[in-house]
This record gives sequence, C-alpha cells and structure tokens, in this order.
Amino acid sequence: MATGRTHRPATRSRGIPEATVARLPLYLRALTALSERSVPTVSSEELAAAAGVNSAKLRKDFSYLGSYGTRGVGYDVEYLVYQISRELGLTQDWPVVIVGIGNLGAALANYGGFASRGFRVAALIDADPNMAGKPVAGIPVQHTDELERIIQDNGVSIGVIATPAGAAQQVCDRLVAAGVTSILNFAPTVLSVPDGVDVRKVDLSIELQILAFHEQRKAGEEAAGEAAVPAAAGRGDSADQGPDGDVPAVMPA
Amino acid sequence: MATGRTHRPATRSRGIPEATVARLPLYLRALTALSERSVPTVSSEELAAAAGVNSAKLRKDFSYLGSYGTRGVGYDVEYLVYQISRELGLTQDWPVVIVGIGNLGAALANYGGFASRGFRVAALIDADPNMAGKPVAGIPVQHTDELERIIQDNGVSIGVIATPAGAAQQVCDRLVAAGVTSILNFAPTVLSVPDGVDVRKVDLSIELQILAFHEQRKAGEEAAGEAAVPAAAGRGDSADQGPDGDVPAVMPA
DNA sequence: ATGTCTTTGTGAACGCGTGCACAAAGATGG
DNA sequence: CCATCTTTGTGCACGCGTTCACAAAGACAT
Repeated sequence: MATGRTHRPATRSRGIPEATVARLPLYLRALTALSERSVPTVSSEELAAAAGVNSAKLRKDFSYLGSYGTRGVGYDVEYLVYQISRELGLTQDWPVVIVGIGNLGAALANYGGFASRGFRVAALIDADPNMAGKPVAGIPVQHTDELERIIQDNGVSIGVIATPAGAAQQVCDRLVAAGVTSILNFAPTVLSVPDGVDVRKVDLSIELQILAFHEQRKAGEEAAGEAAVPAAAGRGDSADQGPDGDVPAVMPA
Repeated sequence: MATGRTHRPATRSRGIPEATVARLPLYLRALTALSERSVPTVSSEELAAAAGVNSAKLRKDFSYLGSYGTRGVGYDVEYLVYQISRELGLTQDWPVVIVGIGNLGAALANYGGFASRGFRVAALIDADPNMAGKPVAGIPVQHTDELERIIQDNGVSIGVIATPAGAAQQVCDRLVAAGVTSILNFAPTVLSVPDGVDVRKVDLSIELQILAFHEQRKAGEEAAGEAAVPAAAGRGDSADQGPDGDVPAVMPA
C-alpha cells in the first residue's frame, strides 16, 4: 500500500517542469555549436529548428529559467550557454563511476561525451579479478571490493551501472549505501531504490521493441491501404520523431 | 497522431497510447521471467510490482489490448506473453543493421538483448576500410559502400546508427533512401527524416545531464534545509524514483 | 443456488505538457 | 519623438496520461 504522500510543497517559485529539463541539454548542444561558429545571437525560431523542437515550446522552456531574451532580437548565445549550463549543474565537476566493464561499460568509458561536459570518469569498477589493473580508456579497472572506498574518496554521487542484469540490483544497493544518489542504469532490470535516489534507465532492447511496434503498424497500414485507402504517402500520423517525438528513450524507473 | 481519425470502429490496437506501447516491453520482460519460473497466472498487483509501475496503470494498459484477464484470478502468463509479443510485432523476425562499429557499435553487436527478442543483426557496417572483413561478434564488418545493397538484399527496415555525430545525418539519409523506416540513433545529433520514418534517440550525455540537474537540486535543497527549513518529518519531499512525477520545486537562483 | 471474496476493467476527475495566438517590449529608421 | 517592424513572453484552451474508486465478473465454498 503506497503511503499517500501527496504532500506537494507547491512552493511555486522555481519549479522547472521535468519535460523542460529533459530538453535543456538539447538546447545546450545546439547553442554550443552556434557558439563555436561565433554566432552572437539566435532567435527562438532558429534555435528551435536546430534543436528539433517547436519554437513556442522553446520560448516557454526558457521562460522557466527567466527572461534571457531580447524582444526583436533573440537570445545571446554565450549568455544562454552559461545560464543553461548553470541550471543543469554543469559548471561544476561531476565525478562518475562506471560499474561493469564489459563491452558496454568499456564503450561508455571511451565515450567522449562524458568528459566534454563536466563529467569526469573517476573510476571503472568490475567484479572480474582478471580485469583489475587493466587499463580501459586509459583508466585502470578496479575490483568491486574497492567500490565503497572509491565512492567515498572521490565524493561520487553519480553511478553508471553496465553490469549484467543479475548483478545490477546488488551493485545498485552498494552504490546507494556508499552515498550515490543518482544512477544511470543500462542493465535490463527494474532497480528498486530508496526515496531520494534518482534512477534513469537506458534499455536498448526496449527501444528496438518500440520501433518494431511502429514498424509493424506501418506495414499493416500500408497493406490495408493498398486494399482500401489510396496512397498512404504523407499520412499525418506515422509517428515520426517530431510530434510526440521527444520521448527521450529513457524512463525514470 | 495529428490527424483526427476518430472514426475507425476498429476491433482494437488502432489507438494504443504511445506511453502504453513504451511500457509493453517492460511487462513482457517481467512476464517472461514469470514464465521461466512456470508461474501460471499473475495478478495486476504482482505484475505491476515486478515491472515497477502502478497496478491501475497496468490494468488500463492491458485494457487497450483487450480483456485478457480473469476477474478474481488475474492474467494467464503464457497467454499474455503471446499477446504482447504479437502486439509488439515480436513474433516475426526483424533484421537490423548497425552502422558505425566503434566502441559503442561493437558493444551493441555483442549485446545479447537483441537476438533474444526477434531481432537479428543482419549486418555490421563501417566506413573504415580497415574494418572491412574483420569479424565483430562473429559477424564480418562490411564497408559503407555496400549499405544500399545490404538493406535491400536483407529487407532491412530497422537501422541503428552508432557513428560519430558528424556522419549520422548522412548515414541516416542513405538508410532512409535504401528503404529503412525505423532508426535508433545513438549519435548526439538531431536527425531530420521524411514523414513516415520513425526515429528514436538514445543519448548518454543527455541522460547524465538530467541526472546532474536533479543532483544539483538535491544538494541545494539539502543546504537550504540546513540553513532554513526545520527538518521535515523524515524528509517528505526529497526526490522521486517513482513515476517521473515528483518535481519538488525549490531552486536557489 | 446463493453468498462471499477477489480482482479485473473502466468511467471520471485531475494535472501536466503542448501549441496557438497575441499583447508587450524593444530595436530600428525616418 | 513617433511609427513600424521584429521577436519575445505568456494567457488560454486542448488533449494525453495518470490515478482513483467502484461496479461488474468470475471463482469458490457452503
């Protein structure tokens, strides 16, 4: 029985909608690209196009952060990059540990997108003793026994789980016990965590299954179309990326 | 779903909400686990717990598929596995190509979750001539030049892009031109595709940034709490974990 | 058969997110 | 300074998704 803690503080001051938060990194990426091209200002229309969203949505998103635009002109690129970075907490350094250095874990360790934005891979951890000491992406893998010490020594609050499904919950428990409060889970399992811990999951298999569903629907529609409806071309409902689109492939668990 | 084709008697499946579709793979996984343990039936409450969702939501989700439960008893596991598999299109074989066999591409090729559910890696494609012929996950890598032929020969309709950001749009265009209508994009770019093509994206960097946001919020709240708020009873409002619902607002400017 | 007990299926209310449309704000030119 | 033009910021309406709460449906015991 779920305790009805419908206790909403409702301190309406600075509540940024979750959907908006999920889009901020998108805007930030587009803005960074503009910044590198030394573009001084950008309109909501242009930036929205670059980020693949609706301009009204973008303006509303920014309105939650404050009024950083100039009417008749647009937004100052550099200033906006700074504001969004700050809002997302990217002006500080986030040490991250990756647990489970298999194919995926190694790929994550090598992934450039981590270091590029305030995230620093503080340690790689694996349960296989044979992996210990081996360098992956220039960082020596450490054994699971060291997990708690590593977390505490480095003040790690974000953990990435890339272990097999069977080990994920156990690893998760240890991470949480050691002080981690945010987890990015690549293992195909539902993790259960105490209140106050944030979990996001990325599941490749699920993404493919969702695609398969739409693919099947398209095929069925097409077949039905050939029998009854003329030319399905440009059907408005074919679930492309834009419309409902920004379902970010990841669900809070 | 922009077009309001509210007029379609349709036995079913015409209007399965996107949010429901995204949860079906989750249910399927939980059901498969039960099936392996030879559990004959399961209640909405139990299954919901296993899948990490609310039981009312689960029942409503299933109601879109039809009435497959028995009141007073629950759902027949095997039957439900079949129905969901069919709905998701997993009873057929989906050939998939992976383009970009770097660290991530190789990890995807080795990922077991693909083959396990009706997905078959039909080919691995990379632009590097040195990779050509090299086996990855037991499959020889082929050169990008072969892309169109491979797609057509194998009747591939689902493509996975794991290239660097710079190459993604070009690869995407070629995939689409060759007949691919569903794309899973791991490159950190917004892909633009014609109507009728489905794109889902998985972006590791974005996920981390979202976690960082919440992490920062937690830290700020905690600090503010120590300074002003008189210790709430056991901490009523910290974070979430459950449905993406909780967004306790409170942000220091 | 009848009553009781369990669990489903769903009507209805609610809240969040989206998109429209427009007034306000500021730039720019005369 | 005034007029005009561009673009932001947002009030509002709408639709989707979630949750509650309960009647209907079936199992099971007597």
